Amino acid sequence: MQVREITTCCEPVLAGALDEPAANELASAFKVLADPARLRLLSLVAAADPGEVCACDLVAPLGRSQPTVSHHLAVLVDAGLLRREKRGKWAWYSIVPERLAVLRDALGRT
Amino acid sequence: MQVREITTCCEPVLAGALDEPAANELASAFKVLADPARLRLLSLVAAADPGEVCACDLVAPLGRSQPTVSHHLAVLVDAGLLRREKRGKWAWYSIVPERLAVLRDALGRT
DNA sequence: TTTCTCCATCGACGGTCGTCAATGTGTAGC
DNA sequence: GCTACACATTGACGACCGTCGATGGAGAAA
Repeated sequence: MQVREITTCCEPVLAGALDEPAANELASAFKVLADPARLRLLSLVAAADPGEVCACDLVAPLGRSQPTVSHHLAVLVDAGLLRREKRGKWAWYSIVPERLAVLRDALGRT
Repeated sequence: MQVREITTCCEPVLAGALDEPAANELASAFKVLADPARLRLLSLVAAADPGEVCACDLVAPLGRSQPTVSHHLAVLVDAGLLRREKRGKWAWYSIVPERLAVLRDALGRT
């Protein structure tokens, strides 16, 4: 997977017919959201007190193994939805709200 | 799959931690959008002249076999994103914009 | 250096999904 | 009746993905 430029991604679904490349890109973006574990991770990070969470505080609430949580966090970071900052031996994650906004706009303006 | 009630579905991702049932439901909804063929079908129906399209006009633009197109249309109808009306031997599809709006709101209000 | 902790990566397994050819169902017209 | 057409359904194959245990690597403290 590649980290994509936020500004270039994702024409609205309802405005004109999507060509194949645009559809592939949008589908890849939604695929990241099409998993319960990743959605819960997103909401956990978003609900964090100072806007960031240590990965060590995400394994237990998710009820999955540590490698699985690490895998999903990597997918979210790669998709541009989360930002990772390593401090010492801990990894801290924070939300990238602009990226979610792009996907929201792709579902129509209204 | 089940057709779900539009009004009940999908709390915002960014507002508080999602519990497992809510995350499963939201993920199922996004999974429908996580496919290029379905996104292109959505955009083709949305861009239709009188607001509806005959299925016979969707096979060629998609470049997939007729059973595959029929399958994806069924998934979209089942998810509540499209409405199907059968007239004679033709099936006409139209957009259900409220359903897309629900998913958009799940990504945050702004 | 050694040990412990936190996290990422690897390899493998099982399930899910997109795709197609073949077939089934239903309608229209002859 | 029969034929032709539009669409749905079935069954099967291949690929992708979520999950785990095991392992690796980097940092902190002794």
